[in-house]
Amino acid sequence: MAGVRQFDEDHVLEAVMQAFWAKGYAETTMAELAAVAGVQRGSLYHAYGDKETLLLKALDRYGTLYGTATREALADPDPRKALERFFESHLARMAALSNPAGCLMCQTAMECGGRDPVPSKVVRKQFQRTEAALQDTLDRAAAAGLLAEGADTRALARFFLGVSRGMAVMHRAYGDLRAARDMAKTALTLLKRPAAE
Amino acid sequence: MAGVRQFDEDHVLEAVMQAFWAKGYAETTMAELAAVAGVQRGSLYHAYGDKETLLLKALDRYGTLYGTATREALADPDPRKALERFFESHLARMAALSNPAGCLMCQTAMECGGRDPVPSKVVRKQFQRTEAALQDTLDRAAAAGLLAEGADTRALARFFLGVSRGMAVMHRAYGDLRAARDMAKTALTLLKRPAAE
DNA sequence: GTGATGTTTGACAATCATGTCAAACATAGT
DNA sequence: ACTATGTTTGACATGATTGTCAAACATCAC
Repeated sequence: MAGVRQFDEDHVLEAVMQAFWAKGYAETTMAELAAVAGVQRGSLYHAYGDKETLLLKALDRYGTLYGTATREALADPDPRKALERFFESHLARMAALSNPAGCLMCQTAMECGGRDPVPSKVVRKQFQRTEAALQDTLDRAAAAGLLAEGADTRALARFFLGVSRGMAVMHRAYGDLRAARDMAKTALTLLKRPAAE
Repeated sequence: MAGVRQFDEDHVLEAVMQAFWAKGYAETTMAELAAVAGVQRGSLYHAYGDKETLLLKALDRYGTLYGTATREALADPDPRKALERFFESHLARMAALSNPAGCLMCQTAMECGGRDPVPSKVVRKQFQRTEAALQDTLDRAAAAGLLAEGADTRALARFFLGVSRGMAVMHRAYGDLRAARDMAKTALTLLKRPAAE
């Protein structure tokens, strides 16, 4: 086949992801996306169809880049360390100066939650995957005696997920990581000290 | 003076607030605002100037309606009860079927955080006021022996605020309150049982 | 009633955004 | 080289949105 794509898709999708992340879906225009991606507007339409598809691509990329790292952190064999690394993975993403503040998933959840079911569903799926990974880790933590007797690991998984979501809001609202760090540190105090007993 | 306003400002601002809350700032048009408010578009422009001013009015109303209730809950003389009521005030707002899911402040923080400094500052101020009220309550909790020795009440205040923010994200993303309830319940386990000692 | 005052109304201008398209183009395979 | 194939490009059509304005209007004070 001839007639070959001139742009680097990875570069384009990175730029698109960053743009949506920085300004939100509605406020980002196709013209801006084309500009930051360094391609013509028509090329984006030709390659991806419409703006919403581009958001889905951006969400996909975001999930691959960051969601995967987060769930890998949770797979650490030491459950305490896994949860520490869970929060660290979020903090590292937010601390990167080249990234916009907050979290694209959270922003999309808020922006599209009451309106656009397609991206909302993608975000929900992503949240649920992380929730499941968290519950797995917490089950291991329970087995290791890090949790109170009879702890509800499902509820705790939702809690840890929700805390990470709150961290993103605080980062975006305050523009710094202090509150987010405090949240992570505090959430981890729910684990029993290993020296106990 | 003659030439008197024909519409009920309270009714209009309530409708505007709900509309921004449901769909976000960018996706809500002046035409929609006028429609739900039951007034002419021109009347909104005449009375408020522009769309952003209307958002500020909506944020103000939201803060008065809900932020105040939240901080009143925190003023409960019993610090444990105060924190329980803090979360209940959020849950009650989210449980109201006539309200959109989530939280207007959080959504505005996410949507305008990287872009529009004026509403962002309003949201930050509101967060900081609640954070201060939380710290007050937590200082009382520390005095009552509900916290671990030498607990950082500033960090804890940010934590509780952030958890409430995460609850809003989870509500908006999942469309139900289960995760939010789990988060509130779990956060409260940070307080020592009073029977201890 | 009458006049002064501020409000409502619908039309208007200007801008901007999305999505489409045909023509020009670049590349791979023969 | 030539051709088939898919891409890029800029122009275009369409519709939506913001904000403005002058004229019609309603109300209060006298």
